[in-house]
Amino acid sequence: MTKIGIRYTKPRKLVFEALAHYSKPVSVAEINYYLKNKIDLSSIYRTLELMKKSNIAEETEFGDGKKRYELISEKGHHHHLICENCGDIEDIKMKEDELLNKVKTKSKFAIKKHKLEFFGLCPNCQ
Amino acid sequence: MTKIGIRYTKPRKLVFEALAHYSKPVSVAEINYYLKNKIDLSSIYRTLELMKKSNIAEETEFGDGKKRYELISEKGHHHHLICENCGDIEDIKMKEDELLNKVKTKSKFAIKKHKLEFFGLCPNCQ
DNA sequence: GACATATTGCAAATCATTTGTAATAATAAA
DNA sequence: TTTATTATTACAAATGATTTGCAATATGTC
Repeated sequence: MTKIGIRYTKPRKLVFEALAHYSKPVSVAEINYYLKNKIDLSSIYRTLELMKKSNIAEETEFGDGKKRYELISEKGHHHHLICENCGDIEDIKMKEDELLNKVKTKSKFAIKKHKLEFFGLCPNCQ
Repeated sequence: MTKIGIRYTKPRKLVFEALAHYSKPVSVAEINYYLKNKIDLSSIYRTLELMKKSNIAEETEFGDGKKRYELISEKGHHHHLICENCGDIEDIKMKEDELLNKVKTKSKFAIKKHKLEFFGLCPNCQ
């Protein structure tokens, strides 16, 4: 009897490498560009789906119709500041216990996660 | 010489009516369902684009690949709590001066807007 | 190395959204 | 009210992101 788990394959190595290289939320197109078509787009999508489910990567959307992914790294939980002009991204860390507690008090939802993004112009684009 | 501005047309009346009816962020598909194909999808898209630019409607994304729109009504600025199971949406209002001020202090970005969404399970789905 | 099966690449399908264009409808001017 | 002007529509087709089916391939186990 043969039982096998999740395999460490070329696409998985490469997608991880790409995410590590950028260390910010990137689109599938960006990953593909970085990997120069070494693997198929569908493999990138499938790998990201897997990484999401395994809590290796996190998915975000900034409102331009493409999902972005970044490694859940030593950075820990954080939010983003996105430049509406050049797309530059800055990380933001903040203490948000109060924020969460307020919402938990006001609502009867069982909160699992939250997303907070700021949009504006970076120093260069102002 | 003839100069005309923005016209008050059937699609615009209907899309406004649909948004008012739901009074929560809805997808284009939902608007179209409500309007029973009385107007073309492309008109819905174009109307929403216009309403967005005119600050009549606001666009949000909850991460499922479709944009959602809601009227910028007397509700004022608020955030959302989304049930990951049934999709139910609850509004949240909160004082966020502190939140914003902290970010503005830490960063050199000129912040224009922000989005904050909470995800979890509503009372019925827990 | 051989087997069992997880995973890939490829092609095609799907879904949301955008766009070009001729026909239509809304409004200003006559 | 009628006409002239042009913003806007419906329709069809295009685009872009993502998903899916499947035969071929690669990985890990024995």
